[in-house]
Amino acid sequence: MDQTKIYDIAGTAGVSLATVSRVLNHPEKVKKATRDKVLRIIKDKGYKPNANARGLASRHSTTVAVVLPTLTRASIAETIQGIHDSAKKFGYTLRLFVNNEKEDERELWSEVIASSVDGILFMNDEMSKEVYQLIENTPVPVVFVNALSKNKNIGSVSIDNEECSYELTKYLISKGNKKILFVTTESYYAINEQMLQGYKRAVNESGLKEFVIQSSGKIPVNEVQFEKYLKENEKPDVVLGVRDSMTISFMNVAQKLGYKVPDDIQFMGFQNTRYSELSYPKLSCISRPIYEIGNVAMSKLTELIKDENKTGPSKTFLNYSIVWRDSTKNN
Amino acid sequence: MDQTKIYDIAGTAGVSLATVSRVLNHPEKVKKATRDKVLRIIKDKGYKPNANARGLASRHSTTVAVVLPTLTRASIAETIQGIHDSAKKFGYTLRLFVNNEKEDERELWSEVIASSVDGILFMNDEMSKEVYQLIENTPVPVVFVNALSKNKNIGSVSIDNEECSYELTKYLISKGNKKILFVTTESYYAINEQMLQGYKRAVNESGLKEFVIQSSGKIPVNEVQFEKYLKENEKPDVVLGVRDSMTISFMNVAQKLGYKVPDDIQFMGFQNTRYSELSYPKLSCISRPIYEIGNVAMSKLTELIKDENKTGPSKTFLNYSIVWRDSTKNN
DNA sequence: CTGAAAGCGCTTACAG
DNA sequence: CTGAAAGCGCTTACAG
Repeated sequence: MDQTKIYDIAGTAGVSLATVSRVLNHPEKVKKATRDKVLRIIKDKGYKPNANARGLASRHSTTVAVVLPTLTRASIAETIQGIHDSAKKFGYTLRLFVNNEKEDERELWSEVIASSVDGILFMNDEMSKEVYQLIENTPVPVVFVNALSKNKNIGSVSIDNEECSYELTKYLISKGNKKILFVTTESYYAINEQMLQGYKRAVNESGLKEFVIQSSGKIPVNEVQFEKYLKENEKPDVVLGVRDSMTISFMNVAQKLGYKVPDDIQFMGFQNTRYSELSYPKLSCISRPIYEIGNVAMSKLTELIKDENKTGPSKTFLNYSIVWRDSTKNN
Repeated sequence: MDQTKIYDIAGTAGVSLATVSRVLNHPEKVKKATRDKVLRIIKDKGYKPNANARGLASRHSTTVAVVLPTLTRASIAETIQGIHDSAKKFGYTLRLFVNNEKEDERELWSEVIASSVDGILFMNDEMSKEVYQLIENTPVPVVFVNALSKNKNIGSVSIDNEECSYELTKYLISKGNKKILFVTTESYYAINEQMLQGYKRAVNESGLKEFVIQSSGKIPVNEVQFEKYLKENEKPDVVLGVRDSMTISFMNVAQKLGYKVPDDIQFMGFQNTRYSELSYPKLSCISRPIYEIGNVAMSKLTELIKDENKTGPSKTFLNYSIVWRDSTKNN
């Protein structure tokens, strides 16, 4: 019933533990004959090295921490799937840290460090200064995933949010749309802020007015706000929302009030989550490659982990395109 | 830059490591004065015991494994959030194992065991016989989450799927609906099977005909299938779907073909994910408490972990209700 | 290419 | 209530 130990393998193979350990970690250092023999026995017995012991002895655990604000957002779940698939390929296991209560960022971070992971994938976008210091002094590599670090020394993987928002807004303006409403989040996220900047740049260049509202993460709250907005303001030509869930929620409210989509109002998202395929009509989106972003971030992290003479980390921008679906007239 | 060790704490506190270890693990065995002193120093230095060393020495890691088929389904992500919040309360950390490729179930399971977790939360519903054996012989407690084990010796947390499906179908029949179409998954899941059975029982009792179709997990594939169905068959009065995403997708196809929802066709889901609040119209649902299910499963697991004289595990059924929204006429 | 030995950072009987 | 010591299951210089 007890798990097989490395001793057992060594015993039945007639070699020392060191050799067994070597076939696992540095197979090239072991003669093929012995290696094969040991490997066969390992397989027979279904031996798996104890992760704690291995981690303790080698100082690397082949596990990485994923720090995120919540799992209930589709974009985050899909990104983690991307992280996972890449992690699996490289032999890493994932440890989850959810930071939903803002108070204990510091506490959480200590936990992350103490868990002796080899690297950290960070999906929370915004942290207090204090925590930024902790991140900076962290003994293992950190990569920001679909998020931005204020700190130049920390790598990140995302799309060029400012640019994509700018381009999209420009394009919509070129199609004759005048009132473009930008819906962002109440809480500050650097990437949302960048999209907002891109939008503003485009609108200002064209001499149009800015229209921006900030919304909660809660659908029922948003609905009230959106309904109020539509009743008290001139209708927008296009609504641009940083989160698909918010955008779709807005679209539904508009339809309930009798507006036709896309004829009266058009809607566009920036995430391209599964939501966008399930809305009615389907949501046109910037096709932010959220799965890919997770995937690439994890590969990047493994490189940083392996790279002894750490080449300074960098911002990686992934390509995006636009998926025209049924919530816009432009397809 | 190096992490503080237990030695450092012991050193500056003027006590032995054993004492430091005790204030962490068995504080009642240490005199209050020394305890307070040690605690203060721990706090000052921000000391966190190394998780690997602790796990290796104590044989419990205060981490549990969560085994799941994919993260991209909203129901799963929301359940994990529930698991997480409960885990945090009890001081457990989560390790993620995603089993999307069916081939290596066995391999995955070995990994789970080798990772020396204290317990396992299992969200994959269906496994091969071989893996069931492995699960049975597992050295740590296992709980099935929103899934069912064929094996009586493994605990589970869910709702009474057969019953809820039966009751719902009965109710819909009592409202005069004749053709009720049940949409389930192509791949076998025990809980979906149970919902199907409940549906069948209700329909047969009432002398009505069964209408069942099986669908893929992929939205574009489903759309083709649903469109074909609606074109070639008499329209159903109600569509019941085991997965919200499938149900909503069906609803969208129906609307595109010109059917009015809920006037021509009604739709109901069994999951009550976020999707159901973002669809247009909003999806009426069995309010399966997916967050709660995760939460309770985790508490149950901690009990099993702590309970020395393991009281045999059991099926826990959580309550459900029905949320009437806009995709049905019955609210 | 292989083995003996030290050590990773903790916990826990065992004495006192 | 506290300390000295063994041990958890591995890995990795160090010899040979």
